[in-house]
Amino acid sequence: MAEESFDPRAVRLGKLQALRARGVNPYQPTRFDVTAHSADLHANYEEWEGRTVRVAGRVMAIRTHGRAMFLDLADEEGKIQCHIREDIVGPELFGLTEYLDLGDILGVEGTVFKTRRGEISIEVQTFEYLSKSLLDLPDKRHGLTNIDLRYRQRYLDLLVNPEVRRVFDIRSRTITFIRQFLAERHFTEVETPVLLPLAGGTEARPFATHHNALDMTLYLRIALELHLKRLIVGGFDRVYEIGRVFRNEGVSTKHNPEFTMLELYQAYTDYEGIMRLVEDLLAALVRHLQGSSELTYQGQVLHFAPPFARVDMVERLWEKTGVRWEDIHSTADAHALARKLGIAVDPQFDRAQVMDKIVGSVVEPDLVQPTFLWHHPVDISPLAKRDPHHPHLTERFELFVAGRELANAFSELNDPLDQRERFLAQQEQRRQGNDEVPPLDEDFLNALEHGMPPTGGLGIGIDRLIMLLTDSPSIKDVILFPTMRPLGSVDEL
RNA sequence: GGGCCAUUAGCUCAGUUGGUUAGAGCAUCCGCCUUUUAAGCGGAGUGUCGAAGGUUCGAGUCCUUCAUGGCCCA
Repeated sequence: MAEESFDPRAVRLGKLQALRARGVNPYQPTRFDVTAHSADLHANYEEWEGRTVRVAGRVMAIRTHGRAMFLDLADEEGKIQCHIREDIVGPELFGLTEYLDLGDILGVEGTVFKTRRGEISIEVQTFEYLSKSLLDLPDKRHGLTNIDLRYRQRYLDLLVNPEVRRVFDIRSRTITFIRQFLAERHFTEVETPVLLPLAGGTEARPFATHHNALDMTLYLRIALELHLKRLIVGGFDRVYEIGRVFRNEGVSTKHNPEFTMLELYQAYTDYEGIMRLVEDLLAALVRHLQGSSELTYQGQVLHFAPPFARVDMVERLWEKTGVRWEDIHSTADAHALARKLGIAVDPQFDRAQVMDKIVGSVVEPDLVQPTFLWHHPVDISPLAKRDPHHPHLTERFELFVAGRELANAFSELNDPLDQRERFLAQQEQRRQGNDEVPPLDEDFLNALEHGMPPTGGLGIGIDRLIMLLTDSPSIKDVILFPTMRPLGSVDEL
C-alpha cells in the first residue's frame, strides 16, 4: 500500500473485499438462530453461567488485546461483552477479526462466564459476520447530539442514545394499553378514510392531492370525527380509531403536520360519561406506566387521580378579565378586549377566534394539574350539543394538563337541523376567506337526518399525551420521523 | 411571517484584536499487548471551516444574501 486511505468508508469497503477474498460474504447469511438476549444474561446470570448461547447484535465497542479481544455486542435489549481468544476460535477465524469494525452485525456462539472484574461475558467459541457496516457510528461518548441529524437519521439516534428507545417503547405501550382499555369496555376499533373529497370535523387547512384515474382533488383528513359519527348512525354504539391526521400548518415544538389522534364515540352517554372515561383511562394509564398516579413533566409534578378539577370557561374568563363572553357581541368588541388585555391577535380573526385566543392566553396557562375546562360557547363549538339550561353554551370540555390541551370532548350534536344551521354559518366565514373552515358536508348531514342516538365523543392528541408521559419538551421527540425540510433540493433525492 | 443563536475532521467540540502550515477527545490507519471495559503503550491529521458574493496585503474570524436547524414571538 503506497498510499493509505483515511476515508472511513473506503477503508471499510477494503475490509469487505478482504473478507470476500477469504470466502466470507457478510451479506450472505439469511438467518442466525438466537438462543439468548443480553438483558436476560445479565438478569439471570446464575442460570446461564457455563451454558452455550447464541447471541446476535451490533458491535458497539472493540478492545483488542493482542491475540484476544473484547467486544460489546448490542442487541435490542442491551449489551453483552464478548471475549474472543485466538487459541479458542482458532487462527483462521481470529484472523477475520482484523476486518471487524464498530457497527458490524455479528452472531456469536459461546459460553457464559464472568471476567476477573465481574463483567458477565461470552467466551466466544465461534462467530459469524451477519452484516458489515460501511459507515462510522456517531461518537461513543457523546452520542449523536446534533438535533437536526437526530431527527433526520433517527436510526443512528436510536443506536447510540438509549433514552430515545425508551420514549418509543412507552409510546407503543401506551397505545397498546389504550386499545386494551377500550376493548374491555366493548369499543370496536375501525379504520376510516384518509383520502377524502372534503376534509371536515374541525377547523384546519388540509393537504390536497390528486387522484389520477378519477381526475379529482382529494384531501387528507384533518379529523376522524365525521366518519366515526356516521358509524354511530350505522349502529356501532362504541367505536374508536387511532389514526394519523394531517394539518397543513406550521411546524413547531408542539405541531407536526401529521400526528396521531384517538377519537372515540359512545352512544347513549354524554360529556359527563366521557369525562369519567377520560379520568379512568388516564389514571389507569399513568399507574400502568409509572406505578403511581404521579407524573413529572418538565419539573412539574402532575397528579392523575380522579376526579380532575373542573373550570367553567366563561366564569373563569369573567374572573380573570371582568368581562362576560356574552357581552362581547361583535368582532370589534373582541378585538377591543384583546387590545385591552395586551394580547396580540391576527387582525383577520373573527369574534370567536379572538375569544378563543384570549381564553388561550388568560385561562389555559394556569391549568397545570389535569383540569377539565368546560362549557364552551356554542360559537366555537360547531359540532357540540347545547347545554339545555344555557343554550349559548355547549356540553363540551377540554382537558388541560401542564397548560396544554390534551383532550377535547362533547355531547355530540345530533339535531340535523341545528347542525345544518351551524354549518351554514361556517360557510359564511368560508366565503369571507377563512380557509380553515371546512366546506359543508352534505353526506354527514344526511346521516344525521337518519337519526343519531345521543352520543358522547372524545379526541385525544396521542403525540401530546406521549410528550407528557415521556417528559419530552418537543413533539419531534415522540415522532420517530418528524416532518423535516429535506437537505438539498427534492429533485436530487 | 419576525427576532436571537448555531453550522469547523466520520462524531462531539475549541479556535485570541482579522495574521504563518486550522486544533483537541473519540473514531480511523500503522506497530505492540490473551480477563479488558471511556483498556493501555508508541506513531500517523484524514478538513470545500454550511453555500455564494464582498471588504482586506491577508478571512474560520468582518459585511451581504441564501440554506438547514434550534429557541423565543406571531
